[in-house]
Amino acid sequence: MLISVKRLTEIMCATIKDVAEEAKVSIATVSLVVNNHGRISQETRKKVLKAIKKLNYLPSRSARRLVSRKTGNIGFILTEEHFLHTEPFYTRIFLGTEFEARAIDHYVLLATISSSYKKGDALPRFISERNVDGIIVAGKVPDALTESISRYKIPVVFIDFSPVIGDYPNVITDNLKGGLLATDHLIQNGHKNIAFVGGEISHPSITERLRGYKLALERAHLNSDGELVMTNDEFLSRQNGYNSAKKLFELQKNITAIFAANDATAFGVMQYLKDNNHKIPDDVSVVGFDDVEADLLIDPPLTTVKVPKLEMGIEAVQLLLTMIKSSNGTAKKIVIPVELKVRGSTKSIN
Amino acid sequence: MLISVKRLTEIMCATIKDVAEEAKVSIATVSLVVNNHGRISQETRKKVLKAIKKLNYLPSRSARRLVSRKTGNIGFILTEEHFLHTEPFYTRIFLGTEFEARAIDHYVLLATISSSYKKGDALPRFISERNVDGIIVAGKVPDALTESISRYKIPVVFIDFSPVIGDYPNVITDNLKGGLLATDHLIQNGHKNIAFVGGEISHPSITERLRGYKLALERAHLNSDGELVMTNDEFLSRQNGYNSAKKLFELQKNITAIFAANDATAFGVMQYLKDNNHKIPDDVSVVGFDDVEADLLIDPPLTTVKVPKLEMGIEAVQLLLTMIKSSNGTAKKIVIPVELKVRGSTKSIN
DNA sequence: GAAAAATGCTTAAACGTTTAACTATTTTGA
DNA sequence: TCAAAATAGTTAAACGTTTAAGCATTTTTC
Repeated sequence: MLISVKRLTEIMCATIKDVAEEAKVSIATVSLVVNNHGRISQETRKKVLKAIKKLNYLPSRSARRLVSRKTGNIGFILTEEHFLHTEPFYTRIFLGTEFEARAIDHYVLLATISSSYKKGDALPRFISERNVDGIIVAGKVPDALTESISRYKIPVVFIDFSPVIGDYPNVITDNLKGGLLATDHLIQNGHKNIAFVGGEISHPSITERLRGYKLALERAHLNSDGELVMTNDEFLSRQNGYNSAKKLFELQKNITAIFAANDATAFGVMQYLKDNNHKIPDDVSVVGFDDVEADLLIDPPLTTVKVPKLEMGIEAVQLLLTMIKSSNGTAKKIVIPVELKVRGSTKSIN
Repeated sequence: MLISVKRLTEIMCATIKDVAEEAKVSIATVSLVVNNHGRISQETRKKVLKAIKKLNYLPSRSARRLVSRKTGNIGFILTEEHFLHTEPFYTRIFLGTEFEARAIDHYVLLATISSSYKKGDALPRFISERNVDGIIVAGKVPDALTESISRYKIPVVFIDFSPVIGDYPNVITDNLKGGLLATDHLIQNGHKNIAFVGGEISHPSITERLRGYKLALERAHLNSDGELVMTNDEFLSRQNGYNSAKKLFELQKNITAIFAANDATAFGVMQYLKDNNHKIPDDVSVVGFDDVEADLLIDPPLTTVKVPKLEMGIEAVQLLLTMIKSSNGTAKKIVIPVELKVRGSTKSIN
């Protein structure tokens, strides 16, 4: 009589069948133990767990997916520009999603798309191949992308962005509050001529930050008619901040404080100020937004509105998971609170 | 008589069975057509392809993987520090792997590990769960990680790093050549007191760059005994470059050119020079290494050694794939050529 | 003390592919 | 002319799980 014995080398993985044999139970029992389903006696459970440990068993993802019709993957979409962005903003958000995905035993598939995505362009493969259970879109993306994605009936959560058309679940920062905090801080420090500098003005987040700025000025009965507002719709970059500051100072000389729409812009503004012999914060105070921690050699350290980036990623994954589970279409929105980090770039002039 | 008809909604995916029914062939035939195997007549092939198109069929990855015992995934490991790094160096390499992986119909799973990984720490999940067919490790990682990974018999390719112990396949830049190019450029421009500034000196790539620097000096019969070499083993950062430049200039006043071990370091050096009223390139020329294209507002633009980052990622994936296919253990090494990009930060003093 | 309910485990089908082995037909070769 | 070879397709097992349904036991209920 010939018995075929499967030799388990270190390279091969033990299967549920091996565990069942080892524990002398059926494979169904093993499955029930592994998934904490069904009614299994303490005794049997122990036997099975022991066998699992002995054989170093791990369930096969492929097999699980095949039967559960879930992939266990989450797609993360980012424009290439944002991914390669100098300041680690979206990369930190990604790290947050990675972190939370691990906790719920999922994988995050990262895909970048062109910032100039237009109708008909190829979507990330994981969508057409249905290799994800849900999608996270971080940062501003073209409407065409949103439209293309929504044709596939896959749950989507947006982070730090909300498409203008349609109603989607998203996780955003409290931009209005941030704008208020930043501007109030400057007002409380005696500043009266406070400028706003920013790009991507069509981005809802930036609009909100500007709204916070204006609201704070109004409340303080300061001039808020916008003559100190220097905006455009270009990418929020250092270069952009530099150029905007230049324009601003060529028009207005008596500015004592600047609220920049984000840190990158603020760094550009600071560079302009340094190059033109305005001392920070003695001559001009600068406030940013985002709080991108990095080796940027910024002097003085920037007062800014801290955005909890990791947390945003975590929240997005949690939100997405409930959507995947319930296939609930209600567009829940999560607003993450912000806080002001006062550092060396602002100063009281009272 | 009751016929159960599977209704294909837009949400459900057509399976190979649906295609087979539509084309009135067996599912094996469909599989053979899809995979270009076997002997199938033109006629049948056409029928099948038509049905595939009509039903918008895409093979299920889960099912494929289950039977092929391959995951179709590639793991990409990076230290958290490198991932969040200001200059988009490793992120660009990642993009290269993503690009090539797409071409060979694979997915890249990104995982970050702590820079202080030590024996016993958890490896990225995709390893223990065997959710990848091969692994790419980018940048310098602790030896403990290399050791832990190699216990799993999974193909590994290193990018921009080569573990000291063991013999692994890798893709590296021609660092020696780069060091030579950079230093020769300065020598040809009449510089005699050329300093080398860099961190991570235990990193083989940096050692090679330094070797290139020394070799070039020797060839030109210039002093190469190392008194103008300022190195440490800390992370290559702006801050590091700034501090090193400071130390250097406190000791030596007549330096006219600096070769920095990478661009980040060079930016730090430039910042120090600016802060201390050394004009670039009039007083001091600066050369970097890497060529990280980004919105960094660097003035003047940095002369540097260009490293083809995307290409490195591409090469690594190709190398990894041949290893996966052949399970060939020979540690192939690929050296990517570099070129000097002359920009505004260097000047002839002849 | 018998019917009903609870407990503990097993059987077997299903998920969607790939592929070795097989069958049936047509073509080739001497 | 007929065996051998080539061609074109099919059958069925296998991959490793999950889970509904089923089947013995044992316990509860009245």
